[in-house]
Amino acid sequence: MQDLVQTNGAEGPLYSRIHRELGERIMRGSYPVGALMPTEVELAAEFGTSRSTIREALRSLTEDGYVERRQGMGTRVIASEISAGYHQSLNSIHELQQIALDTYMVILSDEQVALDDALAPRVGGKTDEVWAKVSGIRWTAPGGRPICFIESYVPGRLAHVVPEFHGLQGSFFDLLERRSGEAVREVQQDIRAVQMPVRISRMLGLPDGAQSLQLLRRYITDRGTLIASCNWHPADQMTYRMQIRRGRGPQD
Amino acid sequence: MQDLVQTNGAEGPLYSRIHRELGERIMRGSYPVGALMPTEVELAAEFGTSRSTIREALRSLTEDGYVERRQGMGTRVIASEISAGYHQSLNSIHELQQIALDTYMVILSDEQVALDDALAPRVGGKTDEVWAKVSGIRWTAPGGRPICFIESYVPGRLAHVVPEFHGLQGSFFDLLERRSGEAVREVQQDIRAVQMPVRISRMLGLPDGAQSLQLLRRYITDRGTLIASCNWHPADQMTYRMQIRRGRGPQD
DNA sequence: ATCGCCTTTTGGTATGGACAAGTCACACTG
DNA sequence: CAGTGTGACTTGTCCATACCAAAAGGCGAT
Repeated sequence: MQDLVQTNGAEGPLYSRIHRELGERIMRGSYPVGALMPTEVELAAEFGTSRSTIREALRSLTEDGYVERRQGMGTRVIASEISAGYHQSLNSIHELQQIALDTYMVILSDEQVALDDALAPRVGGKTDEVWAKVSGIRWTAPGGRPICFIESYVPGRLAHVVPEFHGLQGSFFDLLERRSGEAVREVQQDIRAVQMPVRISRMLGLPDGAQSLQLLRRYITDRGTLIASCNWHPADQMTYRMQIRRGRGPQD
Repeated sequence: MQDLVQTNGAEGPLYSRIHRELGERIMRGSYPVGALMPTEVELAAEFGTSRSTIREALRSLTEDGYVERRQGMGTRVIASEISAGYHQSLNSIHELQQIALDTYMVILSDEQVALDDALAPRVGGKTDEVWAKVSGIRWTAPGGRPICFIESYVPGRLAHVVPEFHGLQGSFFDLLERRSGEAVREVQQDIRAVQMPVRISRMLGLPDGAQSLQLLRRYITDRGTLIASCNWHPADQMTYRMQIRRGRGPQD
């Protein structure tokens, strides 16, 4: 497979170059969605390599979500574009922005805090670093129903943007992305069932000890956390619904 | 290495048993967080196996988030309490299968029920239809810790497959997919914080009124629901973790 | 037609060896 | 002291081979 070395980037290990080549064939449609790929032995023969190397390449394709493998059956192509991996749940980062646009946030406080040992790993910082902390309540509309209580943490390098949060229409992370020039690579979200802290349940007009569904989101760029946001939703008013799709091709 | 075979579950491939054993050492603190694990060669010697097999086990530990590996440096322990039940990460259908493979399910009951008005929409059926209802508890391992209580509902057209659930290694939906020939198009998941029903909290050995994180999943094919599964996790033992990524191709 | 058995195909697991490529500690050199 | 190699060590990549286990397909008996 000298051709492979020439046409594709010659960089990287062999299994990685084969991984790229196979990924391109899938994207081009040479291996259509729904069809079986050549077997490991056939691919090993084609690329003039060992089965182990082919398996390593196929493993990468599996992790990408391109193919699905089953013993005795073969390797089936299940998606031809990786954007299908972007899909699940809140359907992409875009939907997060939409929630912010459709609702209304009132900021209650805005201060500087030093991270303690408990907070640091949750927001993605180090102990004793100073971050900006913004608290508030999100409403369905001005004068409407409260949706959740929010505490957001912004790292020191971006604290200068925080004053602009007041009166902002739209999402904080969107503003931070534009002001900082850092692009959000991924959002990590933790969902837990926790008792609502008393100070929060009172602010939302709920009884002490009310249960809540807590969402902790970290927006991550190449430079680390852009913003971490912790939302407490009253348990009886919140169901988090998400979908995981299996990529099927263009007709989806 | 006969000890491993005896003390741990003797089931599964060798690398998988070694994976479990090393995971337990990390949880017990035999390999403290921050320290380097023994090298691949040392482990291979200890377990009397080849380096490839050790590498496969270490790869699983990496995917679990227990360790971090770097060429030339070694394998470092970075977490000690991420067991399969505590953090669930769910970015693809494939990961759902993996959770089922890494854990262990005990079926407690198996009956036919008619759907009432409350249940029908939750499982994706119609009122008064007869479905099979399978209840059970998922464990980290035989004799390990309980992870969650499960109630699964299977539509009548697939009830004949239910007897095969007993003693099954792997996920129910995987089996149903194969037996029925219907492909899961998407999984819909609802996440809520609810009080655990008393009958369930008692079976898990928790006090009455314990809080839980409830996951309701529906596996949907072209012919409707393949299986609906409702999982109650003890609130203090469960964080649901997920990531929303910006897509990337195989070119990395 | 349906069931059960056998064979073939295919991915999964395991071995053992070889060399490449990072990382680190340490001695050496300017 | 600062920088530079050098060698030992560790994970990464790649190979050839062997056998196992699941799935599919063919075939014959019922």
